[in-house]
Order: sequence, then C-alpha cells, then structure tokens
Amino acid sequence: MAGRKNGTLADEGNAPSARQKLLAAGIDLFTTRGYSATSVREIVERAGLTKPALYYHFGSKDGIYLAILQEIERTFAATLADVDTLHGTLREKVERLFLMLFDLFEQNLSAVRFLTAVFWGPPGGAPRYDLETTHRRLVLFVQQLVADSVPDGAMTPAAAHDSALALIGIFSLTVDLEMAHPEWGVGREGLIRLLGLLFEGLDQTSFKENIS
Amino acid sequence: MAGRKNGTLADEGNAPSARQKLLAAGIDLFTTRGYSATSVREIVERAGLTKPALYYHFGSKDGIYLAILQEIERTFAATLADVDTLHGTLREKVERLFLMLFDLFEQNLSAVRFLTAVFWGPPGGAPRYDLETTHRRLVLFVQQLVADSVPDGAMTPAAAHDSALALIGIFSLTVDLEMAHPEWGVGREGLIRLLGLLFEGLDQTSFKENIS
DNA sequence: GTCTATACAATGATAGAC
DNA sequence: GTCTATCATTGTATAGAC
Repeated sequence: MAGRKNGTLADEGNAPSARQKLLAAGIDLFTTRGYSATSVREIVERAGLTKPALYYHFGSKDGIYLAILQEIERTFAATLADVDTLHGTLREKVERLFLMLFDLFEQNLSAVRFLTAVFWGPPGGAPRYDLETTHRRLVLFVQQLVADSVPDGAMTPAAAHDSALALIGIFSLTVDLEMAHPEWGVGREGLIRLLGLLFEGLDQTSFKENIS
Repeated sequence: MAGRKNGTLADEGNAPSARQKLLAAGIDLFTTRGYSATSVREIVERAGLTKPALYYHFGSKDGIYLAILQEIERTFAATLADVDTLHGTLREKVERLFLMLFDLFEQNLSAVRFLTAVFWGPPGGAPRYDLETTHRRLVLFVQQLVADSVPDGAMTPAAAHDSALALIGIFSLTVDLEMAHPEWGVGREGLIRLLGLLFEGLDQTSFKENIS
C-alpha cells in the first residue's frame, strides 16, 4: 500500500488512462441515473472515447458496472483494515470505530450513496453483486466488540446481539441523514451525542419517566 | 372509509378491472426490476392486455409509475390517520406507535421495499416523486411526541430532537433488517427489547462500564 | 375501452481498418 | 488500443378499426 493515498476514491494522479476515464464516467452516471437508465453511449461520450474502447476494457456493460463496485469496495476495505487497534471501554471503542467509519463515509458520500442504492435497489434491474457479506461482517464485528467488552456471564449472547444492533441503528441513522438530508445532518458531534443517549439511557439523560 | 378493508394493498375484491390488473402487474415488475429495466411490453403482457390499454388508462410509462406510488402512499396514509390517540408515558406511546408502524410495514413488506428503493435510488433513473415530505412528517411527529412528554424546561429542544432521532434509528434498523435479512429479523419483540435498551441505557442494562 | 399494426428512436454489441 | 460504420433488437408511443 506504499505511496497509495487511500481513504478517498479520487483519481490516481497523473494523466488518467482510458480505463480510469471510463470508470469515472461510469460511477458518475450509474450514481445519478442507475444501471438500466445509463447507456453505454452516455458513458463513452462523457469519457471522451468510443464504444469499442469500453468493450475492449470491460467486455460488456455489466463488466464496467461490476468493476466499479469492486473498486469502491476495495477502497473501503483498505481503510477498514486499519481498525484492528481499539482499546478502552466499550463506549470508547465504539465511538472510535464509528467516528472512523463516519469520516470515511462522509469523505466518500457519493460512493456510499451508490452502494446504498445498489443494496436497496430492485434485484432484477442490474447485475447481482454481493454486498451482504461485507454488511454482515460489519455487524459481526460490532457484536464481537460488545461481547469482548463485558466479563463472561455478565451478558448473554442474545443481549450482546441486541446491543450491537442498537448501536448500528444509531450509526446508520446518522449516515442516512447525512446522505438523504445533509442539511439535517447531525455530524460527528451528533453521532457522539446519540451514542451517549444510548449508553446512558433516555430515562437517565434528562428526565425520569415523566407522564404527559 | 366504510367497507374499505385497509391496512394492506390487496386487490379490491370482485373481478379486477383492466386498470387494477395493470397496477398490479406494474407494482410487481417495478419492485423486482425497477423503473428503467421494466418495459411497457412486460407490464401489459403480465396483465393479459395490450399496450394501448395502458396508454389509455395512464397516458405514459411515467403515468402508471406515479399512479402506483400514489396508491401506496394513500394506503399508508389511511392507516396512519388512526394514530392520534396515544396515551401513557413517553415509552408507552413510542412503543405503541412503533408497533403499529412495524405491523403495518410488515404486512406490506414488498410495498415498503419498493418505497425504500425509490427513496434511495438514483435521482435520474425514474420520474421524480416526493417521499421526503412524508418522511419528514414522521420525524416531526416523533419529535413532538418526545417534546410533549417532558415537562417544560426538563429537556432542551435540541435534546428532544436527538432523542427522536435515536428512537427512529432503532425503529428503522428493525424494519431494514426485516426487509434485507428476514431471517435475522428481530420482530416485534426485538423492537421492544431494543427500545428498552435505549430507554434504560446500555450501561444500566446488563453491565456497568466494564473495561475489556 | 380494447384491439392490430406500425412508426421511429435508442439500445447493447461487433466487424474490420488503422 | 482506439477508431468508423453498422447490426439486430428492443424501447416508448400512436393511428385507426371495432
């Protein structure tokens, strides 16, 4: 990974190759129009090339689409590989992990939006691509984080599972908000505040079971 | 609303009209293939009709797509109109509201999946349709619920906002799970458990700030 | 209201020259 | 590796009969 400026999907510096120009045009169009509504003609036009160039490098429309998804996942995976060192209380570890992810996602919002659209999009409208595995890996990682942070017997596996889900729910919401309504976004500070709410409990935070 | 069996998007009983058959075929195909990847030919074939029938009833491909979205939103809005009566503690009110929404969504999972795909889908791939307003309305409703349930001064508006977001985050996660991985879904009971976690706080629930 | 038949543009993909 | 030129197919939409 030496010399590789990672953390963003920005171009590789230097004069972009035809392949890179096609990828850039593709990610742009697939993000804004989706797979089916994007034509090969549009991609090559934006890249300043012609159709045979695309078919030479990627073989098909499916080909460039899948290549783009792999490229995005590769970038995220590279950054996530550095997350191994987390210490402190569970709360400290969770905060650090989620802040890292939040920053990573915020710096690549359009890529995250793309993956989200693929994840929730209709199954038959585009070539199948497995995002479940990565997603599942993240869930299991948080679950393990919780399980490892409590002494044996203090928490059932089911309780650790629930806690991990609640944490992920809070995190997902802050990212979703940043994607769907950047103007309502709560930012890093908001993420920390919401996590605090979960750790301390709504009942304990500012009021005690008041009746309306 | 007399005689109207609401709560689901099932057909209206009796022999379905051409219009209803087209709508049913459309929602099915738009859900599984998406807007752009679905052709008018496919829709009319599945409905057992021909193209001019569709153009007679809906004017265009955009037309039937928008008619479907309106139909779905109308069904949800009709059910949500009954939510005005909530009493008890904040926790009781939130639980009742979210359980109602959870049941409603679970009974119409494919419709919810459709709306989700539209919401997160690429903006240029299909006709624009405003889901933000409904979404915003729900957020404001929960926010108001929180604000109304604490005595004046016990909680700043900002704190009420944060609490509402945390609650919505938990709820959204349970619905997302049900949609994306029904086999991991936590169900109604899981929703209640996760809300309990948020109200009581992770720290209080089963462990006290343990260090790993 | 629903059909048959068709207009006409756009699509994904390729052959073959350079 | 990248081009010009072209293929067969499919797309949305409509005219006109019944």
